[in-house]
Amino acid sequence: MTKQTGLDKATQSLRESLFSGAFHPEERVGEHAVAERLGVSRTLARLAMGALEREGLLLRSPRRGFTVRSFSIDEIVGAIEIRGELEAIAARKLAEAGFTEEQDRYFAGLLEESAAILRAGTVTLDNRQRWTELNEELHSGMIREAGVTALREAFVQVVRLPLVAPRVIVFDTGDPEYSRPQLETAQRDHQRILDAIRARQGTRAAELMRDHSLRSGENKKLNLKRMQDSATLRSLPGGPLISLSTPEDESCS
Amino acid sequence: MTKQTGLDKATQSLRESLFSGAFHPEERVGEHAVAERLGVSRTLARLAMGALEREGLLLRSPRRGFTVRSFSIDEIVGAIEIRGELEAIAARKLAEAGFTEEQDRYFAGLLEESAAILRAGTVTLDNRQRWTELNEELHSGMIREAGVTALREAFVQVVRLPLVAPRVIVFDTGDPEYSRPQLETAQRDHQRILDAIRARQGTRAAELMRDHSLRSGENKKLNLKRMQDSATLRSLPGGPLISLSTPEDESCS
DNA sequence: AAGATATATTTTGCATGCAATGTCTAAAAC
DNA sequence: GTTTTAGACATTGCATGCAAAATATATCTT
Repeated sequence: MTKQTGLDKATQSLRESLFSGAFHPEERVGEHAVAERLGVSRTLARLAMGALEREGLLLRSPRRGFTVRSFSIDEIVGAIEIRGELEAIAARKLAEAGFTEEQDRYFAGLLEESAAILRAGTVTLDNRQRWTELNEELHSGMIREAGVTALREAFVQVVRLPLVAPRVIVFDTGDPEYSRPQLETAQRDHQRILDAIRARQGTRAAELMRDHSLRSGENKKLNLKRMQDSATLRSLPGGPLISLSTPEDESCS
Repeated sequence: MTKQTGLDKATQSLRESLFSGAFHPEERVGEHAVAERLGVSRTLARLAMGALEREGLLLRSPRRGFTVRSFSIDEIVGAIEIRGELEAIAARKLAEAGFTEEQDRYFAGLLEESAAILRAGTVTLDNRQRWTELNEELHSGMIREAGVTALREAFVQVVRLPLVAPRVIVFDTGDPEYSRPQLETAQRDHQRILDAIRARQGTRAAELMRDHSLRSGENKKLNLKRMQDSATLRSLPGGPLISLSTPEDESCS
């Protein structure tokens, strides 16, 4: 556990503020306002803002401060697509290199636990929560285990955008059991991808991964479109923009 | 032209210092040293260091300052590969969407000018310089025109690593005419890629792009390995690490 | 003499303050 | 009534300074 400095906490705090929609998109966000909100000095606020600028959450105009960046649904869908492509690359590399025993056990373990959840009977909120965590583990685990630094870095860059992380799954309805088909499809996808990797079929693994991501991206897109007018996602005057909102708000992350 | 603030200049300046090897890899680099070297206050130095941390050029240990990150040849080769993959994605997207007239003219213009250089007779240093600029334009132009924000962002993230940018081409020798075959191969590749895009052959365009990048990556790798012991790339005690060095040093950027 | 502890020095982390630039407001000119 | 311009106000950009943490140095104990 690496020690946290004040900046890290401030940055995290500001990020959450942005995701939760505390500032409106396109709105100018001043050091003073941020400092006050976070209860820190302007310097720290400025540092945090600089960090979030580099994350792509804030836009900076020199001498004119920062504005919060807004994302169109297309941008988010595009980002999800790119995430899928990156994961496809990871799958191919893993297939080409072949699993180590440790990797094989690791991924098998993830898959087994998530399968167990679906076998266990009714899908509860907690179950589903755990399932999405395992999903996140699997996806980012493949990126990590591919062993290419640049791939990891590109991935975290893309995944920083709101709603893009694999942990964020937009489900149809409140009743968890209704999401069973969605989960079972994903589960099958995962199984096939791992099988392809084990069979050292790089291209096939990549294709499967791409398809898998594309499909879950389409899911998100549909649900997002449906939710665009709802209270959680504020639509903006003058465009198909949505404000940032925290994953917890509009999904079962 | 967006106005430059002091931070931008400081960051740029520090980046160049790092690339030119002013600080040794793994070395702790203190605010004071940086501030003095850049001739700015410690605050500004700290801000610049924060920016370069986000770029992946510096590593930060909380409460213990920054160290300069070093890159292994494998990391750089890996990054070049990922860059190629991203460009392949761009090619596919462009093929799927089809060129607009403007895009068609733009890319045709780039290709024509670089072809003209090769037709013109002897390859001079200036010629080659111009050619690499056009190469950069073509590669990053495809990323840009693909119209996917996340793709652009992933690209700039990857391309920030030393030696990874398409502008950096490692040539065999000092005599520019000797690099003609390398350039002509690349030129043919570019032509084929654009043709595939025009023919709306997405998968083919992507394959060609990948191959093209892979090949030029291999080129870089060979030349890098050869140069690893030379004065421009300092090898490090204890590993196959190379220090950062400015593109201008070891290539004809 | 080697290790441990205490002290001194360096370095980071952060807040405050001031000058420069940008933005807003209001009055004046047309 | 619209546009221009001058001044007040707010905000950013950056340097300095101080407290806390970390590192180096010296002293003490065994």
